[in-house]
Amino acid sequence: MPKNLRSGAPKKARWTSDQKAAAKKGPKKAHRGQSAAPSAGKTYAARPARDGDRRSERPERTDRPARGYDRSERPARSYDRSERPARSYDRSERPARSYDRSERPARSYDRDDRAPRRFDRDDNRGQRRDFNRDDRPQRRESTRDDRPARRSDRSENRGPRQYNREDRPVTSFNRDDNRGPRREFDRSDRPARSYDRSDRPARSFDRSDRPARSYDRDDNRGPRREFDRSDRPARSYDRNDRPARSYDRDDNRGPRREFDRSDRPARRFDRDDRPARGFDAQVDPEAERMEADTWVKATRKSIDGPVIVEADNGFAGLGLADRLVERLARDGITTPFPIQAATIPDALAGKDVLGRGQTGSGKTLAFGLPMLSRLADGQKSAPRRPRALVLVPTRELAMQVSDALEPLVHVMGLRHKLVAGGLSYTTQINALNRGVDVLIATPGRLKDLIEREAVQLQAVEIAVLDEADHMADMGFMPEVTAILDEMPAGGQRLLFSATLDKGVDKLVEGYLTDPVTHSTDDAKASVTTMEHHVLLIDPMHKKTITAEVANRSGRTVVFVRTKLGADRVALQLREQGVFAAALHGGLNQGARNRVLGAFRDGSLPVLVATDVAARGIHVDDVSVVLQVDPPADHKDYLHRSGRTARAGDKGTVVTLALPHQRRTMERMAREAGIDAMPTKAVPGDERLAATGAVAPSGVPVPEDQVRRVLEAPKRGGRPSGGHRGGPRGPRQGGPRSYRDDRSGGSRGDRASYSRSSRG
DNA sequence: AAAAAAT
Repeated sequence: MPKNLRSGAPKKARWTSDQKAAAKKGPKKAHRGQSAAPSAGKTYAARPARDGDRRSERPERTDRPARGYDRSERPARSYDRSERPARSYDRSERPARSYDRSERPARSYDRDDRAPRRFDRDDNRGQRRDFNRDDRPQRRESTRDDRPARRSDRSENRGPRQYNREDRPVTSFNRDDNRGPRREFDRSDRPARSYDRSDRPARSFDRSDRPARSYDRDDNRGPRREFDRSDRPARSYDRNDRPARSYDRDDNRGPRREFDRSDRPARRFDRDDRPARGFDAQVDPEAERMEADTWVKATRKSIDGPVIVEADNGFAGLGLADRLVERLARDGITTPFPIQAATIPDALAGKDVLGRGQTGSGKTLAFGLPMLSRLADGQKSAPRRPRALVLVPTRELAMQVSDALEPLVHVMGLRHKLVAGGLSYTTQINALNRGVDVLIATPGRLKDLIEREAVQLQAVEIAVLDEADHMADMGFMPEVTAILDEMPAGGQRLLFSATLDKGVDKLVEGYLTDPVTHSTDDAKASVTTMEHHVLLIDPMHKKTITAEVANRSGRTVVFVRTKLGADRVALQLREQGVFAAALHGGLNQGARNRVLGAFRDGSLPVLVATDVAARGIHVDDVSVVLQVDPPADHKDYLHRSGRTARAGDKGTVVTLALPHQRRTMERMAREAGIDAMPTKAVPGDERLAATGAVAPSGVPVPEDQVRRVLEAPKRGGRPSGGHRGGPRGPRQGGPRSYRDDRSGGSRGDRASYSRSSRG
């Protein structure tokens, strides 16, 4: 039957005569269903004939021809779908639909190739209708005398109206009565899904058969970072201008670490008995070469710092996988930072490590290199079962870590995936299904994916908590412990932060075994290239001074306490002529990416952020950090100020304090280890001028500049409001990243932003 | 207060 339906048979042929007959006999199924329903105890009582039923009272009309609508000739209409043949959704019988437009003739909008339109009625419409009504039968006299008088008196002949619904059948929501059998969702009759790749053709790494790679960064990372460092003074490798190095351990390192491991239980992850993995076949030199660029630029800054170690003490001497060392060497990176030199050997040995190194000192590689080195043991992650997890507090930091590790993951023949909110679920789930060795995640989305069973952590051997003290905060702790509880006990744990303190004790007690602590610094500001000013100001000057400090030629990060504050300060700056934009968790991810991208590429000089940007985020050449609202504590002070003076650069930190905040700021400066007592300041202060600050123009930043830099690119370029006629241009598609850019939607973020900001 | 998931 499906066939004749589709082949364009006339509609009336849908029913065979057998079906008609079947439909006619017996009560409709719907009625059966109703009376059978337990709740439908009442039976359907026929409505008593109403005297007022005028139909029966009126005389038969004779002046009109009988209507040809005698319904008795047709079968009762049945809505019971079970009596009709099942509809077929089997598409296999139809020709595959083609979306390939190349198979169709080009659409023509050229009107010339159509027949001219004809306004000559005769050619296809026949005779014009005649509106002369004289030839119609006379209208009946409108005297009403020939009808019985109308009776409006209800009491006389109709009886009281019944509003008693009980005598009607109860409405049935029972599916059976008119929808037919429930659809079958039993998938057991399908072949099991196979993850066995052996039945697929061998994978080809021949790039020529792949589509050209897209380097369009717009999709979610914003424009490319500017790497022109020509404006900086040449770097000096002259060791004479530095203080002599001390090899006296006693002066700052305490007793030597104990290397006798005989008292420890054997390690769970000893892989020596497994075959070495052959990565050669999978490494694509071409791809590596192309990625080398990106990577050097992304990480060199955090690698070559002021500390130069002798060559044999470089990365090669730390015991890392050759591949990693070679990869680093190819970019001229041979010298580890102190935090890296300190933690890598222990991390490689499989120990749990607590690492504290000042901001911008290369902590990402400190945990990343040994982690990747240890994963290259011939094991392969099963689908949805990553072997390593890096947990970070913000989406931006997660992206940064993912980007920084990517080339290293690649040379090791491993796979990694970023799992964070605001990004597409499907790409993350698909990657997990293919198998991921290293998962870089924010807690919320990871927990979500665990609950959806898109990932499970039972195979995690190495877990890293970046910004560990922050992850141990009240707000994060429940999710973090829930995630750690998913992993097998005894796996390696690496906890890193610039301000690692007793806050992580609960995590250490609950999840670490015999951790080794490496502090290349105390949790105080020991970045010597950083200058601090705490300015005691009058509230009325706050706006002016903020604009003055921000109005400089270099990159400036402005920190505020709240999301609304960030929006407000950014707006006020733009009104005064300083191009600034807000970055906070209330924005959708697309906007967050665009703002940070614009700040990184230099098209946005001033970033006004909440503490979302306080930790870990690396942007080159931020020369001033301005804290319009003081930080909550000395740790936040250190992290915020750590956005400047990275990897040996110079930087200035200016903190504005209102009179009532003076004492708090004094204490905080002490705890943070900076010697900057609050001093009074007014607009025009010379300390501000020293950072390059000048009074702003007062001419608002033009709206279209703001839009050009910060607004999402228009999709397809068509005006909104739908298609207004005329041929549609080719669909532009937009950057492929739209899937990951939820900027247009009404996501929960928005709602929770307005909700939470009121409170 | 902010951050971290949105169905």
